[in-house]
Amino acid sequence: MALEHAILVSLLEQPGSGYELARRFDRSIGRFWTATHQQIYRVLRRMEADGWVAGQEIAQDGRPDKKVWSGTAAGRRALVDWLHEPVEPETVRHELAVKIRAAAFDDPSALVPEVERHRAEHAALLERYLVGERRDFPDPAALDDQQRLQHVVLRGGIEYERMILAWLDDVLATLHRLGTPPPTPSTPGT
Amino acid sequence: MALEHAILVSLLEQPGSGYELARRFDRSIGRFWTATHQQIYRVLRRMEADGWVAGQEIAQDGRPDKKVWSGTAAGRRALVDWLHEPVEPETVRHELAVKIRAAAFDDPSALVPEVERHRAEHAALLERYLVGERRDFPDPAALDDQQRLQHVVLRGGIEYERMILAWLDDVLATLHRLGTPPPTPSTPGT
DNA sequence: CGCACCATGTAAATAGTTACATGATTCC
DNA sequence: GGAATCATGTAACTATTTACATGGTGCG
Repeated sequence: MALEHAILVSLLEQPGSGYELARRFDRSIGRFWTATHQQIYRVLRRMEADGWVAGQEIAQDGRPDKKVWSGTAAGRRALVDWLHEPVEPETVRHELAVKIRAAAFDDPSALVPEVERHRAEHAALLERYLVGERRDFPDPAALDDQQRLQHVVLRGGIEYERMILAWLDDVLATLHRLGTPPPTPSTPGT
Repeated sequence: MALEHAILVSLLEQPGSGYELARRFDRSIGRFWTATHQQIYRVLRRMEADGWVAGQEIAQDGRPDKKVWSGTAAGRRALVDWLHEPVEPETVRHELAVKIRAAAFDDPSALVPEVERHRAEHAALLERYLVGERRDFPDPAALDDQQRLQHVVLRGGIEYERMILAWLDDVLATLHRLGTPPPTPSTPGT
């Protein structure tokens, strides 16, 4: 399981509260591992019991108290152990692809707005990645190892979004082309 | 949830037993939605209770009896209803990306064999997709609507694998480049 | 006042994985 | 004889999602 490890990476890079972690999972880390705050709080307590993280209560005025978590030495050892275990290539879950094949059992053009909506969301995400890349990695020659690794993961996200956009264009073109030449020969020449 | 719907698509395209479904989920459907046979059998019984699928016992000699499932008209209606509901763009879960960022907290070169292993698996998968494409869609101009939709989903899988391969090459190049110019200035000029 | 943001949680339900079980046939 | 394939399942566990709950601050 990688949620523990994703949290460890995030906390070792930068300590933070459960809430802050949840926001990071909505942004950078969430590119390759998602989690809601409910899950994060629960896992954080388990990790505390295992000694992987340690929390410190911070009183704030004007805002609720928060608990800032850090990765411990034991947490780092657990992360390194995990790093040496093989993981299986990800199991893909792509609901839109299920829908595209399902469209054969309905009017496929009904799917066009849905695909266009996904296209717009992916285009917006790509734009956010590119803005983040210019902000965080303006000079690729001046990065330390940690930043180079962060950058190569971000490049993966960027290339993924570019690929998806091109594919969604292919899907739209395919949907528009349906119902023409060979399919269901029900209306012959007049 | 899409497992029910993925099963419906598969059964509407071609009826089959739970076992056969599980094998399809290891192959074609599994490109974009994975499921184990345990899950499939459980969901199949729920779908039967909902009237979405109907099973027929087939006695076989030399082999165990099997139950061949088909999608019903009600199942097809449920699929079409789902088609008209919006789905959210997929939540990506990419464990290897977590590992790549985690590599900053260990010797990053230890990750090279793992990345190479993933690269080899993705290359093999791409090869299988391309073989399947030549076999199932030799003449793209002669396809009916259902096949065109299957083909565009397969093209998505192909482009995904190509993108991943290019990215893993980028990751390997990045890993090899680590520890050079700017990082951790601990050993100055002699 | 209502909404958004900060901050942390509980409870319940659903989904998914892992381990185990059974039993026949075919291939090496 | 042992392994792989066909075929179907139960049980236990773990992970994830969804809904609900609380309460303060700052903004328009």
